[in-house]
Amino acid sequence: MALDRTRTRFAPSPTGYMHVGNLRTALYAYLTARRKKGDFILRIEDTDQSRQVEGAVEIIYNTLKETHLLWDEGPDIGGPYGPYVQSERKEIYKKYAEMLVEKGAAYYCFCTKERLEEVNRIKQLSGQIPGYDNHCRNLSKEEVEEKLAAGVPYVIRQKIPEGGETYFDDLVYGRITVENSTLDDQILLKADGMPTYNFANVVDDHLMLINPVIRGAEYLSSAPKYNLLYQAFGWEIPDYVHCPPVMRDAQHKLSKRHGDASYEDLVEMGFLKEAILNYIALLGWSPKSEQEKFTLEELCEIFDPANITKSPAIFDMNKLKFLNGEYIRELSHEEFKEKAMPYIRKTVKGECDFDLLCEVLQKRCEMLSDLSEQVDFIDEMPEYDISLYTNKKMKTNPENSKESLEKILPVLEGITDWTMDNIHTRLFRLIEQLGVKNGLLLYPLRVAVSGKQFTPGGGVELAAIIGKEKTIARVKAALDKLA
RNA sequence: GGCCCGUUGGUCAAGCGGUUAAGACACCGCCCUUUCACGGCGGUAUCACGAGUUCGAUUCUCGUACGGGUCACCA
Repeated sequence: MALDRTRTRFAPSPTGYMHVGNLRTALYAYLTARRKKGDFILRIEDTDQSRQVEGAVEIIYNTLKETHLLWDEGPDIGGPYGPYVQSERKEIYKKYAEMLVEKGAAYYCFCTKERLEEVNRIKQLSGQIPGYDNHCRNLSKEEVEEKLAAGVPYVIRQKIPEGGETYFDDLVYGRITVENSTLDDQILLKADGMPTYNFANVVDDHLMLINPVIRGAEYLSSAPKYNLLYQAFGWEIPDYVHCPPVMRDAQHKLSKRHGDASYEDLVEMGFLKEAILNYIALLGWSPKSEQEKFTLEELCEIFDPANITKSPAIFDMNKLKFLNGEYIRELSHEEFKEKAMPYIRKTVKGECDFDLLCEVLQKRCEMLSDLSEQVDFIDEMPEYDISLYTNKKMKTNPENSKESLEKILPVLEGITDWTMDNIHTRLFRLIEQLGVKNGLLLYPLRVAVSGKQFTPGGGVELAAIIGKEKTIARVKAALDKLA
């Protein structure tokens, strides 16, 4: 069975939400397969029954579907190498573990957890490094038979060669060699009959013809043990691609437990899925060109796992925001309005010209969740200080602002067809008549109708958005305030 | 602590023995402008340290420092 076809898999453990790091690993695996017109497989690694989380598998399905990382084989759609849920493959692992025992590359171990803990306790006390003491490694065949017959609980452990060294080749890290003496006789099959991750992975990746094997760098140190397993079985060793971690800062990995945003959180904050995916593709990988903005399809064309970096990448919210802004500006007016309205509606309960509002908002929006605050002046005028009328660049102050507003008011009252064009025309006619700078007249209007220093549009736009009645009322209120 | 891995500006990064050490985000300045933003132009800022190899090291080797990973009947 030659591993000549590119078949990658994403093999998450259903323990909850989707980390950004996990999603990136899935993305890289997906892209690697697509680039080579290969297969992308979804496999659920649920061998730890105590860690199952309700609904976790659905989160995995939904996230991958939302981001269009669609799989060719998986638990829900089947495939020629199923089942794709490890708990349903229990018997397979048992068979292979026993095969390894027969080959002399593994052995039954009857040590109790209590004994193991005791051994480690003593080792630590005497300053030794913890690890199994190989107690059952050389049990005689008779002893083993006897205990098995007596129904003594057992695990099956990998028998690491006594001397020598083992190496493996990784596409991003190169060749890594370790002394066999530093390797532990790790457990392959647990007492409950389930395999450990380390064993199930090797068996499944082989049986499902996975190549290359793409996973997080945290598995780098166990990779030599996997190779020993492949060798013991006489199986072809796959190519490895280990991905560096995604960090919160120089010291810490990104983790939900420490309050870092998960994929769902980012979506909730108003980041577009395309922007999130585009951004994480760039965390730890870079294309040969200077292009930074990519569609999934484009990534499928050019992604090369050989260009993955070795060093960890710190997640940069600034850059994500920037990219998100780029994607938001590309949206059609309808698409933007649909996405923006839920956020706008958090603070604007009443009515206004939402189409115009969205038009001005789209140009200056980086995160949809910022929208709520940006439009919070629409329903009710916020409290503000008249010092807001002082603007050096506009050459305004409370006194001349009052004069401006006094001149603006009758003009606004005279507009019967309240459209942005009409407001614009009439106000600029006034500006021309008075022979003043735009800002001298328009800046006070902006403050008078918004009460804010920064707004999603100028005075004309804001007046058009909130409507004639509110505008007039607010200008009058401003005049009172300035009196 | 043992073993493994990593280290180019604040961040993501290109570079693969000879470069004015790309580009992007952020930041700063200017322009545009009825605010902010967008857009345009420009700017500040990087090879962790020490040896060695070499005519020449960001690039190769070895140390040191710092950081991470891993040493579970978790994945």
